[in-house]
Amino acid sequence: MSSENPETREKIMRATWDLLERSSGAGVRMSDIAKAAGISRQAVYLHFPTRAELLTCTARYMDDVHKVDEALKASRAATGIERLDLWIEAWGGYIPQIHGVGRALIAMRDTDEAAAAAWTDRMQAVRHGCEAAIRAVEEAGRLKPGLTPARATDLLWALVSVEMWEKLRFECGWSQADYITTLQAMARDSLTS
Amino acid sequence: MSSENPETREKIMRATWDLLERSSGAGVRMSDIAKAAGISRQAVYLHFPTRAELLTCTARYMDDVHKVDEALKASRAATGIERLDLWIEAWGGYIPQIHGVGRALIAMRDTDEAAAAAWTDRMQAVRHGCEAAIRAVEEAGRLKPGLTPARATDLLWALVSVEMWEKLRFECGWSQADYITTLQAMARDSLTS
DNA sequence: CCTTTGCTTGACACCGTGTAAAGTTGACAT
DNA sequence: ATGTCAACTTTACACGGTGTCAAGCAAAGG
Repeated sequence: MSSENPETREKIMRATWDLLERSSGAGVRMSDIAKAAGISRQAVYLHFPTRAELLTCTARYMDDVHKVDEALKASRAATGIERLDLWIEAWGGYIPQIHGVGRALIAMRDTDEAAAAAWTDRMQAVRHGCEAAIRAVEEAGRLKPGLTPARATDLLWALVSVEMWEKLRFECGWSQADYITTLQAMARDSLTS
Repeated sequence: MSSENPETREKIMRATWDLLERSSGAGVRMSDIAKAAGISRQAVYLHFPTRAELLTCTARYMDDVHKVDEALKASRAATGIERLDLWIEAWGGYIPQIHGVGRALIAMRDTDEAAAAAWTDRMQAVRHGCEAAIRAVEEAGRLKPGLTPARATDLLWALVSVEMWEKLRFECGWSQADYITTLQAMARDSLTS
């Protein structure tokens, strides 16, 4: 497994990315990915032992390509309520990009232990972002009375979840811009004073 | 198909309900349900042509048993912000009961058209409840400035979604009581003035 | 006693994931 | 030119879950 062509590996992840994006994460089989990558189905298994592994590697690959760390840097520099706004804007702006892969991982959670772990792990990272944003609000003395930082973090985290984004974006038909501004307002109203 | 024993039919739905509740909606197969109902797997198919059909019938059956209409009556009688509170309490209190079946239907959405339609339909009913609650707030002149009724309905609907409940209840470890009171507060803060 | 009803039994098709093994192709080494 | 190795292909198959099909069987009711 340590001797495959890295270019092929990347081709596979590109194809996975592509297909999942187009299909919003549903109905993409290993054979579809193989076909899109221009290789045999088995070759995919030479590079990725399972579907879950392929999805998580693709997710990491996307993080690299998108340079997530840099994208989130702006929010980290801010303080107080502004930091909350910027965090929602940054993460909320990233959701559409990872949505396909995320959806696929979410769908696998019930049946696949590894997929569940991978997604939980990623969402834990998002939670840390929420935690930091809430801390900034608290340090500015603007955390809503009656809310503990932990509880506020929970709420913010649930608010900016992929599931919520899907609902508002697709089922309610909101634009991405609407999503961002409305969620910012909601977070401000319900988490800060 | 019109000639089966209605008692068996009910036994199947009871078993489905039971298993889905216990497993939180994941990993329940047709054969498990049959075994739990004390009949053969094929007999299940004599009563319900597909898994999706079984799930939706079970959901309806649960509504009947729980007398949902009556449970939601209290909220319908109220006005203004109180109605919003009561609606969240009523629906939020019902989520735990239908959670298992809901989760199973949600999981099938990606692959099964019928399951998707059934769940969408049920959620549409919830949406009407949200719409009515928002209208009550608006009629009391307490709808948050800058928010249209439609947008407020979208937000409330997303807020009281099963997915949100799952996240807060299980992933964040909230109690049911915490869920209700915190969501009421959040709705009040972000949707009303 | 014979039919109908409601269920059982057992076999099988289909689909998607994952495994296994033998075959092909091209690069590079001697 | 020959041999070897790495990367990939081809073919076949196991497995689990849903759904189908057909034959059988037991009990109730004319």
